[in-house]
Formats: sequence, structure tokens, C-alpha cells
Amino acid sequence: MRAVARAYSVKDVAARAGVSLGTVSNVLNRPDRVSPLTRAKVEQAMRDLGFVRNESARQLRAGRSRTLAYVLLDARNPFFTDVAEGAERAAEAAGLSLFLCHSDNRASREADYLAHLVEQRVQGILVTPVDPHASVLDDVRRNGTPLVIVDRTREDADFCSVAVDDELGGRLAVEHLIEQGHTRAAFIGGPDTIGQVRDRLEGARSAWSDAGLPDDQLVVIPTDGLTVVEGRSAGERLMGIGRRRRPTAAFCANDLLALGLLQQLSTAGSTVPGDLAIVGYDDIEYASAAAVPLTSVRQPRQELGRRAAELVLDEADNPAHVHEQVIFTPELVARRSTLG
Amino acid sequence: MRAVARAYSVKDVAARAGVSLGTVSNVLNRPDRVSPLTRAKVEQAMRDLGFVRNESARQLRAGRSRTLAYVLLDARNPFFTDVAEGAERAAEAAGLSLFLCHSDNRASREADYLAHLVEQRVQGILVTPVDPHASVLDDVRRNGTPLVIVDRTREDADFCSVAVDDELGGRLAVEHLIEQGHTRAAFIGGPDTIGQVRDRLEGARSAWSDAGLPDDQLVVIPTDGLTVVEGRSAGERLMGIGRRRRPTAAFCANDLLALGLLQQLSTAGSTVPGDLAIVGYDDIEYASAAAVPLTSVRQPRQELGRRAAELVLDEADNPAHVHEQVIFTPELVARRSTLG
DNA sequence: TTGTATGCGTTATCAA
DNA sequence: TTGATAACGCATACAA
Repeated sequence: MRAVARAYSVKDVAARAGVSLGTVSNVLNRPDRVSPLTRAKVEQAMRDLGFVRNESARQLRAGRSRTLAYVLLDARNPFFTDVAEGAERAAEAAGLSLFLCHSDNRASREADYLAHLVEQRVQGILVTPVDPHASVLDDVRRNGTPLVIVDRTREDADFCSVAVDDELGGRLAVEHLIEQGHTRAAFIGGPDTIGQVRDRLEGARSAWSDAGLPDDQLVVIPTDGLTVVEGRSAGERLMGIGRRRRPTAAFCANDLLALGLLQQLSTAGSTVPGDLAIVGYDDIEYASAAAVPLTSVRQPRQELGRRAAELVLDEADNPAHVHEQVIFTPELVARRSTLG
Repeated sequence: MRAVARAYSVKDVAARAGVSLGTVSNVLNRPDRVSPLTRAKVEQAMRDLGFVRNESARQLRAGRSRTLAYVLLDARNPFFTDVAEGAERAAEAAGLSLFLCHSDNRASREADYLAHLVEQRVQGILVTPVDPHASVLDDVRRNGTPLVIVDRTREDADFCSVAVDDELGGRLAVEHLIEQGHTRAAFIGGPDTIGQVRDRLEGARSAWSDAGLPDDQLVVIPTDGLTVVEGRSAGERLMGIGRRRRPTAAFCANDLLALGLLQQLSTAGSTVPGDLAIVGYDDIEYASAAAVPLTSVRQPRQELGRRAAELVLDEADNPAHVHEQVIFTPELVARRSTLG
């Protein structure tokens, strides 16, 4: 096995091919300017040596890199991986690579990644930040690296951002339940430190009162997180309410909660949507694959990633770039969990 | 807003602080050799300018980078994200960053990423390859970039690899079912182009015959993939078997299949484990959160990633490095789906 | 068509 | 303690 020697450079290739360094570079970058014969010699030498361009040197020379990065909150959440997939495709189309960085919801790790990416002079950064107002984001901007905020927004317009209208999503969910004839409903979700949760509840409430239904008939069942386990626990509390006063429908702040709720009901022998209609949020793969297929609010996830990548590239390439706050529209997908 | 100007360099800092470029470098790399006064001046200049080291230049100079990468098959699969988490922690401990690259099970995208990473001269690559025998892996090696194969193995010993003993996993699952008194069982999984599926079945079969049970009492129900939907379809076929001949237990090649199977049974009014005991594989988060908590075979996922990162770093740093094939031992987690 | 020389930003060596 | 200079590998402008 060969020792871990220094990799070969254009200089080595030139020496082996018996030409100058500049000619090798021409073969790489403007092959038409090189005679077929010398080109063949050079290409042979490259193969012999297993030559690979040194991207650091190229980048140093060029002043910019050929990579994008997406710093995401939670790699286990299908929402973010779908966003990443959309960004990946846009990057691929632009001839760039996309690296994923998993902050795992930790501000310090997010900061480490951002610092490293800025030092790398990546062409652009997409980030779903732990806190959209944290100064680390401004630091990135100050250092001249294009940055787009994904799935969060900021009041100021210092950054491009792409997000989904969560208030509208909440509205759609509740309007659907009202259409189905429900007049007592529950909102299940929390903690309300999460902006998305607040917005969805807000939308739910305004749809509710717009329909002329009394506020106290939309009860809020708070949870400590957006997980299956929390959903089950919320289900126990919900079904603990006396039948007369109990909601006939529930809108969950995400699908994991809805799946937990569904499990809890089926374990307890209740039926969906007979005893309780359920709407989730996110339309994750498991939503349609659930025992009772779940009505859910779908966000254009890949689209979100694609658009974010396009914006960051525009910021990188276009001197006349203007920051944009893109808001996508969610969509209700009705399935058996609300349709009898 | 400032124009997207060229970022500041040590030279700019030196000019602003009124010292030489070498002194700025000393402040960065050997601050003790600089007098407190000049150091303060230089640091002030850095702050004023918002100076950020250029990693490309450092790397060009140093000949090596400060990043690792993990090229993974499927970012949506919690197995891989847990492996990534383990690798991430090991990288963090070594002061490196870990970038995730999602090949999405496509050989061409995997090849693109590998090529890019080699050009970047990353310090090491972890990869769960589409095909562990593909020559792209050998190309990486030939170019001198340390590479460790994760969750796959190769017969030759040209690479380090970390994997889990899937044959043992299959054995553990079936031994558990036998202990519970089952004498008719099904193996659900496929396609058998996937090495893991073959190995798990192999282990299941040898445990079965070691127990003196007749081969034809372990039926194989093939699937086209390892998804919830496939699991439901397998469930229909399984329950279509006449009650006298029908298996009383099923071992699924992964948890998603098992969850689909579970759903199908509960929809059809059958009980678990009464009508059918179920063992899954992977022990994903949803396994314990299922309506009937799922018995499953757990793999030390984070451990896998941690060890892979350590191996790749050893290969990068240690001239006396010897390739290692690490095989981890899986573990059965018994829950209600098999325990009556 | 090919070769030579320069600079990208950093670090390190050596001289002052 | 500080400064001048060379080198990392590549791409390009320019000369031959």
C-alpha cells in the first residue's frame, strides 16, 4: 500500500508529461487551446499519477468556492430533509455541492458551523436558525457571506427568507373542521416558545371566530413538545373530558402529535373520525401511512429549499440583489381521519 | 448595506494596525511572541475590519483541511442520522467539523460528492456506499484521502469498515421467538439485493434449524422495499394464509415493515401478540412509540459513527495505521409485541 | 501552440 | 519583538 504521500500537483503532471505547468492548466481549463498531441500526453500523465485538482488552491485563486451549505435544526425531522432535498437539487443544477450541517437545535453548534462556513468562504449559507434574531446571523452577513433564513422570519429585512404561512395553515385546518360540522374543537400543541405553534394557533382562532363560533368551544391542550409521546399524553387528557363537553375534533400542531393522539384513541377503543376527527400538520410520509390516514396541512417543503438556494445564489452573483421575504402557501390534504 | 467587497486579509489588518503582515500572523498563531501592546493594536484592527481567516489559504498552506464528511444513503432514515450524530460528536471532540452529504441512494450523486470531497482534501470521508464494491471507493483511496466504510463491508481488507453483525441480529430475533414458544414463523423482508436483508434472513434460518425446527415452518414473505406500505401489503398476504398453517410470529427485516404489519393487523381486527407476535429491526424511535410497543433488534448506531470517525482520523494521523474491520454486536429489546 | 511569471491569503523561517 | 520573504497549488495575463 502506498504511503500517505503528498498528492500530485499540476507541477508533477507537467514534469511527467514533459510540458510546462501552464500547459497542464490549459488542458484543464481551455483544452481547445492545446494541440491534440500534447493534450493526450498531459491527460495520460494525469491518469498515471491519479491527479486530482486541489480545490483549496482553485478557490483561493478564484476567490469563491463551489459549495453551498444548509445548517439545519434537526436531521431526524423529515421536514428538514425534504427542504434539504429541494436545496440539493437547485445546487446540483447550478453545478454546486450542498453540504448539510446538523446543529441539533444547539446554538453553540450552529455558531461553530456558521463560523467554519464563513472561514471556508462558501458561496452561500441556508440556515434554519435556533433563534432567527441571534447576532451570529448578522456576523455572517457582515463577513460578506450570503445567507438565507429558512422556515423562520425576521421583522427586519436584512436577510432573504423563505417560510410558509403558518397562520394560514392553522386557518385551513380549522375551516376544514368547521365545514365538517364540528362546533367543539381542540388545538393540541406547544410549547408556545415555538413561533410556528403560536402562528398555527392564531390562525385556528381567527378561523374559529370568523365562523361565529364561541371562543370557549376551542380549547387548547398544551404539550411540552411536538412528539408522538406528547400526542398520546394529550390524548389521555382530551378523552378525560366528559363526553358532553368534549371536543369532537382536534387540530394538532404537527403530525407526530396527531399520530400519538391516534394511537392513544385506538388503544382506548375510540374511533377516528367517529369519536374524534383529527387534523395534523406537515403531511409527513407517516401521515398517509397511518392506520387511519391522516388529514394534514402540507407545506411545499422541497420548494422551500429550492427557492432558498436560488435566493442565496442570486445574492452571491447578482450585484443588484434585493432581499426578499418569500412566504409559501400551505395546502390542506383531506383524508379519512376527518372524512368519516 | 456594504457592497459585496472582497473580504479583508491579514495584509489589510496589518496595514490598519500599522504593523507587518508577519506580526498579524503571529498574533493569530503564537500570540505569546507578540508584545501586549502590539497585540492589542492588531486585535483591535481585526475587530474593526471584521477579519475572518481564509480557510482555503490556511488549508493550502497546511496541506490538510479541518473537516470530515459523511456521505450517507438516506437522510430520512433515523438509522443514518444517528450514525451521523455519533460521528459528529467524535469530530467535534477532535476539533473538526463534519459535513453531511446525502447521496439519496444514487450512485452518480455519491460519485459527485466523493470527487468533490477528494478535491477539497477533506481530512477523511465516512461513507455508506450504494455499492461497497464500486470502484469510486478505490479511486478515493488512490488519491490518498482516508475513507471508512460504514454499515457495509467488503471482503478485501483495503478499507477500514464498521458494521453490525446482521446475521447475529437475525439469530437473536428468531431465538427470542422460539423462546416464546413459537414453532411457525415468517420472515418478512426484501429485496434480497440488500446485503443486510440477506444476512438477517441467514441468521434467522440458522437459529431456526439449530433449534431443531423444520425449515418449511419458517416461511419467507418477500417485499420490494423496507417501508411501512410494504409492511402492510406483507401483512395482507400473511393473514391470507389459512389459520392452521399460518405463522404465529413474524420477524421483519426492519421496523418500518413491522409498523406497517402492525397497522394492517389492527385495521383487520387482529391482536398483537395474540394473533401474531412481531419482531422488528433497528429499534427506531417509533418502535417504542407504536400502539403496541415493538420488540426490535437495536444496533449501536451512534457508536458506529463514533468509531468510524475515530478510524478515519487514525488513518489520517497515524503513519502506522492498519485497516480494521469493526463488527458491532446488536441487542434484542423485548417489548409488548412479543411478550403477551 | 506553449512557456514564464505573478498573485490569491496564509504560515513559517530567518534576519534584523 | 518585529519584519521581509518564500512557499503551498492553481489560473491567468502575457511573452515567446
